[in-house]
Amino acid sequence: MSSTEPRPQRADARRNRERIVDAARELFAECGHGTQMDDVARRAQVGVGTVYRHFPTKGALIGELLATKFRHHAEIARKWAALDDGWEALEGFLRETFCSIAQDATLQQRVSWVDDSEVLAIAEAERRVVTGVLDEIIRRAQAQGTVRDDFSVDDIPAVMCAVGAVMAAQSRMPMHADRFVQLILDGLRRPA
Amino acid sequence: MSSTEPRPQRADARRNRERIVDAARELFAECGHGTQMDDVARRAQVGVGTVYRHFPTKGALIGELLATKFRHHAEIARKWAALDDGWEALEGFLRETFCSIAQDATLQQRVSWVDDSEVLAIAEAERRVVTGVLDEIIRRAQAQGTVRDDFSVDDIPAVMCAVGAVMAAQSRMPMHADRFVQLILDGLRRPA
Amino acid sequence: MSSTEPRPQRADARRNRERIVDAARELFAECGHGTQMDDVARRAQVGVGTVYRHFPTKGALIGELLATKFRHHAEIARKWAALDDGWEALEGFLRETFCSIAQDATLQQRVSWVDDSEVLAIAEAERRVVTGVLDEIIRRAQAQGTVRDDFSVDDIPAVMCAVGAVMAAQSRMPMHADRFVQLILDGLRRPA
Amino acid sequence: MSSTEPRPQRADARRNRERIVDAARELFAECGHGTQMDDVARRAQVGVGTVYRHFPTKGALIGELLATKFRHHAEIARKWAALDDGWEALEGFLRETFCSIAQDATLQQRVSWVDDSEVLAIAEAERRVVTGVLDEIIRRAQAQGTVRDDFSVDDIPAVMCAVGAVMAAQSRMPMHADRFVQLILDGLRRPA
DNA sequence: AATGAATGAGACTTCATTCAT
DNA sequence: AATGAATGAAGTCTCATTCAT
Repeated sequence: MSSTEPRPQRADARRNRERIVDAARELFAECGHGTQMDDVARRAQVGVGTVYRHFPTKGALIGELLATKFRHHAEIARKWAALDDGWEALEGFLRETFCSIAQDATLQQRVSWVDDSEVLAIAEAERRVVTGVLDEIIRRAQAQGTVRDDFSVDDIPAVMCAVGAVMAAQSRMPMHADRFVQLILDGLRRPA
Repeated sequence: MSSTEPRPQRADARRNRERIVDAARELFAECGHGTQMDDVARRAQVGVGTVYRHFPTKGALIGELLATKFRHHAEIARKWAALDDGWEALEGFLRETFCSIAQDATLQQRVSWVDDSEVLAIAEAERRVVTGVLDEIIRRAQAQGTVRDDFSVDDIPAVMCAVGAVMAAQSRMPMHADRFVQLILDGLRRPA
Repeated sequence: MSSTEPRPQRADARRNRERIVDAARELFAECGHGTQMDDVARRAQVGVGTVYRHFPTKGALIGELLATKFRHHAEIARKWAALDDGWEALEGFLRETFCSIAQDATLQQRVSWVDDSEVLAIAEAERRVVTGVLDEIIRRAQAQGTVRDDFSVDDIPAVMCAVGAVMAAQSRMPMHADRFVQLILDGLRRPA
Repeated sequence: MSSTEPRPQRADARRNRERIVDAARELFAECGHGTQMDDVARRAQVGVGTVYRHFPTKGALIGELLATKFRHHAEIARKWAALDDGWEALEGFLRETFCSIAQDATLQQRVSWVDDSEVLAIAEAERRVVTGVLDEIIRRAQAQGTVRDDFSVDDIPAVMCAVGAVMAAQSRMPMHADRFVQLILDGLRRPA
């Protein structure tokens, strides 16, 4: 009753929430855009109602997935930002990030959907965090003369988006994601 | 097998078919993956049945859209292939192609869908044509020393796919497609 | 222009009509209730429009099929009616008729459909002809003491209907149409 | 596999299921093969989704209807099997069964449809139960010399099928189902 | 008279979301 | 707070029938 404990039994609820998010991520990776709320609930061993208690909407759930992803990317960015060499920081961040994207590329695709303002809005805040850290890295690298000048953080989403799309299609087309990544990285370098 | 004209088809039937394809392309550009068969029919001022007479399946319609796109790209490729300079040919092709993709990027995204083997299969033949012409261009440019050696036609779908994703997201995120295109192009160049 | 020739080019039309009826019969035998008007037209090597010129309705076409069948049965009946022995006439008629039913049992099933008054109405006239001939046969057989007295022509449709159903199901269930026929025949006999 | 109760199911869920089955049976009796899922839902005062929650397919619903019917027939068979006199048991079973068929003959017709393997497969298990009990009855009656020797359980489906067709057509044609039943029964008797 | 393209009501089925238990 | 049954709008596709050529 008192405000000392904001919510009783929060442990259960929190664990459920995590299971839901995990289940959703797995399913999106496996089934792509075909993932349904019932599937998520089943995989999380939870009723659909519970899913909706935590996320009022399918979009909200996907948004959370994206947000989680961005939080992860922010961690990665902070880790690499510790390096003095701006280029190494950027390359390190991108390579690691790309690996992470490869695991659930379908999700990343969502970023380029036409009717998904809801999803994007939810994850917007966390996206900004990544952006913030990267901005510093990129500027530093440019100051060090290793990254081309006509590049900016604002282009990062495009790069992510592009890599996500390529990763998602990887199973379907005879292409080599690694080479594509290298191509992007080489493109980023300041021409000698 | 022997007739020069596959199907004589009535004049108005052919016109209807074109209207359907046009309507579908427009709607895909406007509504993205939310486009429905009824909408296509309405926009084409035709009954749904007519749409289904021409395309037995939604996938078949989308496949035709892709095929048309690829045919267009093949034309573009052939045009630029006339240039002696391999790099100019490649850059010309890519820039023009990217503009074309920008008009209906959602379609291009379809290429990276998980459960769309039908669509892809339909457009496969036309895709191969583009590939054929480009293969020659790329090899020539490599012989001339202007394109990096670890690049091949097999990477083209990835590039298209990437650009498509970026274009589709353009309206939604503060990114600069032009700069992204430049980045890709610079990445393709043989390092000095 | 003169009335000497009621309809010019009737030969073509009549041949078409026959082809349509034949095609319809074949398809009903092969595809059962799944038979569609377009299929009939294709098999008859005719446009759907032509089918509809001859039969204003699908029901009308099926009705004609039934009518044809009944005309055939009437012939059979007349042939056997020539025998003096009523029982032999009845048995002969039934056995031959049953064989004929076996060829397109699905059609016969139509007789027991709920919403098919149209079809039945069309074939009613020809059905009456069969009935007429059979009535005489049955009465004669009863007078000769070989057919049970509580049987009448009015029961013939039931018998046909029953045999039709059994024939139609034959492919689907482990049953023995022959034995069923024998059972019916034995049931018809006047008990000693 | 080990639980005695397959699914505890909420009380109202089970009630809904029953209402759906009842509604379906009624509608099949009234509208025959024209019965649609939406109608069933409306009659059961339930959303279509609920119908599909209980029966994944229209075929599954019809299959259940058949299965229910067969379960009923099995009960009837067991009841009459208690009689010592094989013939009385058989006749009793058939007469009662025929009455039951009369109530929803359209359903019985389904047994002779060409493209309905799904429906049949679902009800197959329950059909076998009926068959088992009847086999015993028929053999007993044959041992007692009251049923013709060239008859076996394998012929029962044919008999059912035949009677079903006749019942379904009853309203439509001037025939006398009772007399037809008698005819069948007399046909079954061993000739003196 | 023939053709076959066009039509569109209507069939089955799905799935995000709500709500009684 | 959790459950999962219920909901029903919406989506894809079919097919008897009409109508322009």
